[in-house]
Amino acid sequence: MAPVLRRLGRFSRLTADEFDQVAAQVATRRRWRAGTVLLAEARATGPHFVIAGWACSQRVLRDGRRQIFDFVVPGEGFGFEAALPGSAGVNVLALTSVETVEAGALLAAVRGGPPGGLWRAIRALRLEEEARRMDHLVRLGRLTAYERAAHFIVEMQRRVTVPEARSFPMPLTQEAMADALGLSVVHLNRVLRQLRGAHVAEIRGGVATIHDPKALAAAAVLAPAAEAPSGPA
Amino acid sequence: MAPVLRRLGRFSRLTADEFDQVAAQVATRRRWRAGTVLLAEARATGPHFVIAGWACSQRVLRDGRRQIFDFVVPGEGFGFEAALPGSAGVNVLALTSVETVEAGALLAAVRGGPPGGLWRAIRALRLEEEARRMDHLVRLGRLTAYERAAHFIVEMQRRVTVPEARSFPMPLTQEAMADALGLSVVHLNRVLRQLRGAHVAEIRGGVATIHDPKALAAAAVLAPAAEAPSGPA
DNA sequence: CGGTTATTTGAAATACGTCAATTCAAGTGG
DNA sequence: CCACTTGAATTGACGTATTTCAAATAACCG
Repeated sequence: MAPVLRRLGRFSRLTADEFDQVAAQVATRRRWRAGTVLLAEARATGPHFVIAGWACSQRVLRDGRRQIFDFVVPGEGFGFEAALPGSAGVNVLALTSVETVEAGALLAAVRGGPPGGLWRAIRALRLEEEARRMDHLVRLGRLTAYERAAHFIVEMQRRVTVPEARSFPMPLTQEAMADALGLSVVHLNRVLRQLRGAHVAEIRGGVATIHDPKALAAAAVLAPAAEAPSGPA
Repeated sequence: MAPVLRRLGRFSRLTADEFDQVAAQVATRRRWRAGTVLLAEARATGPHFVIAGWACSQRVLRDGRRQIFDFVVPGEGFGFEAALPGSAGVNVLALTSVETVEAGALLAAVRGGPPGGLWRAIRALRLEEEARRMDHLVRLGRLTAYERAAHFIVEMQRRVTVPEARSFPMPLTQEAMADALGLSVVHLNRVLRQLRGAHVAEIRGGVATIHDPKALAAAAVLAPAAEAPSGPA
């Protein structure tokens, strides 16, 4: 449960009770193999946290084209907004082998009780997801391929590492990244080579490494979606 | 208030009380001229319904590039999710002269009371917006310019007309459409000419006309975001 | 080790963007 | 009613980013 507690702890300090409450969910741990559809219209799995492995939410068109909406990294969850995945052809797919725990009990507890630290943390997690989606729209609509790749790496650094580390796991195939960034695999590959050649950043063997943070940030154009502001509800 | 009542009425039948409650908001009517920023970090206008004119939510980059996230047509609203516009550089801009009424009182009433017809309608409006955003991501990431334009026209038909009409108002400049669809104005113009030349659809003098619904739907690839499914909360 | 899947590279096609100019539409003031 | 202006739509020519096709490694896995 460590990844979940770390991720939630970014937004809000949890009380000891809340901490235990989250940790207790480890009893619902489940393992899925890569390629499994975790959530779809037919398969109405409830809300889950991912504690190991990577997943994505996506839509596949009839002709095979695919758009990845977002990735789910350890500590993050899916299926929180009752309406979205499942409907509108959106589904959640395990990209690596994945371990999850159920989040339904926590969500219910948080909804019933008074707004506490856990409430704020879960809310912030969802707001961050929303903000990320806005970034994603700008990325797809207005950034060049090079800028998209740079921005993507910066975004992932913020999500996966805390505090920010130069090197972090990135177990995605180039095909998955390309389908997220709206590019062809071939072109993404070339763009990654450019980033590598310029000693800005590289992705190799499931690990991303940032060599030149300043240059990378400059290429990313946008500041990546930060933690959502903690304004009133 | 007619546009708002029509739009809400698509999702759920309102009681006479609810109907009056919505209609009463006409007292808060306000007029804005084209180009006004209705919502931003600095200007914290509350939630509003638009009863006349068109607006958009957007983000402008330092170098002038712009991405439009969504349009707001009469009957729809903005500023509902307390967190988003305002933060993350998102703002809401009046594209034509616009008339609004306040939605804060309605939202508060709906939140306090039991889930009624109005509650469902407002919720559905927001879910539809979410679903539309997913479509938008696919459009930007995976559709060609021709497909994007076709899909956009179909989407607007569903939003603006009820029941579906062949002809409907579309007071957007090609620049605004291009900034929504992630295209240059020049290229959008050419694509619209293609659609016109093929007798599929055309946009002229602030009015969109669909000549060949079947061909247009085929070109759109995606079925446009329908009313969100009315599943449980 | 053999078989499969992912990455990488080259060459050619194409979709889309930029630049620059022209036309068109809609005022506005004389 | 007619210049004159202004902003939007349209078009041509050209450059470039990105895709597609095809093939060759390279990494992974049982």
